[in-house]
Amino acid sequence: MDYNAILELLRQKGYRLTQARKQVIRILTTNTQFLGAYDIHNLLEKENIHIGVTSIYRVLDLLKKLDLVRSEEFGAGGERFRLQGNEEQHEHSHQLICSQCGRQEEWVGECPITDLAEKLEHTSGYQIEEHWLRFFGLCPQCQEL
Amino acid sequence: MDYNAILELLRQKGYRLTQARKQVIRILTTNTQFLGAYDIHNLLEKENIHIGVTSIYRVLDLLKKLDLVRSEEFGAGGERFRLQGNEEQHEHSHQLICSQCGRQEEWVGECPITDLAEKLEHTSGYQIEEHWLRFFGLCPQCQEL
DNA sequence: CTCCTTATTGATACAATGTTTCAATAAGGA
DNA sequence: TCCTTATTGAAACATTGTATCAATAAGGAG
Ligand SMILES: [Mn+2]
Ligand SMILES: [Mn+2]
Ligand SMILES: [Zn+2]
Ligand SMILES: [Zn+2]
Repeated sequence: MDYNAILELLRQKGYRLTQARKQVIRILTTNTQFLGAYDIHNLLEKENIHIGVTSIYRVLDLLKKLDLVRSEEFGAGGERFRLQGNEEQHEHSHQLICSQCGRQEEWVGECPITDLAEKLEHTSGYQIEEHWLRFFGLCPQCQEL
Repeated sequence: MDYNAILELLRQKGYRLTQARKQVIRILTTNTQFLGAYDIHNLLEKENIHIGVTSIYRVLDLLKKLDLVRSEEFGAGGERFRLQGNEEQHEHSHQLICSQCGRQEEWVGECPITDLAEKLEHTSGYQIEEHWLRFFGLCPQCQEL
């Protein structure tokens, strides 16, 4: 879903097409990485566009409610947001994170736990929607030090 | 490893057995859940024991460096710490988190991805130390609403 | 195009977690 | 008991996030 489609959807739902909404959506459509609210704020400030942090949070909350963005929260630094459809390959994350230098790689590959998720649904009673799989360890560079 | 064993280990390594260290270690030995630095601070304040937050962080960093505590960081609220040996079954986390109400359950069971981790070590070059596996979905209660 | 209503904004104040600095303190060996 | 210095903790600050409320601007009505 691109910039104009999202604006149109908001308009249809009766939301006003304000500067705050348009600018935050623009940033999200042009960045495929996860961004924190303050990251978005900083990017806008660099363009000399001033949108209050409070409003940025409100736009992100709205987009989340409408299922247009998904958020992740791991490590320090708070919640980070990414537009639905901007994930590289998988909806869920398979990550490789260096415990020394913090380098992060999105590990792309066959999801190895689809079966497990299904099994767990039966034993736990949870209706499972997604999962995260994250590996932590020393990246090749950090092993040499 | 219990309270006295940890103190003895610190003493052997040349660390002074200070009030801050003894009190934080005491709290960690008597609580098997993950605790944040401020949680520990609050528990101590309730007992009218005043240890600066800075010192609590320093004790936790030290214990982490010595591999006596392990920390987790997910959801809001920052890093949380737990004594090694206080995990119910597994060293690493397998969690079930309700995307509606936030309920979290530590899912205990055979780790299904030990093989995968080993395979990934070869293909990625990372020296993998641990992993997280987290499932998100609706808990039984939230499904009824 | 202008006016009006009100949804939306953003400044401000506040909260929670975390780090840096540095003078004061206390641990523990002499 | 004294001395050295490892350790502490108050204070100032940084980052992420939320509550409040007066001011503003979006967009429909006329
Ligand atoms: Mn950030
Ligand atoms: Mn807490
Ligand atoms: Zn690394
Ligand atoms: Zn639930």
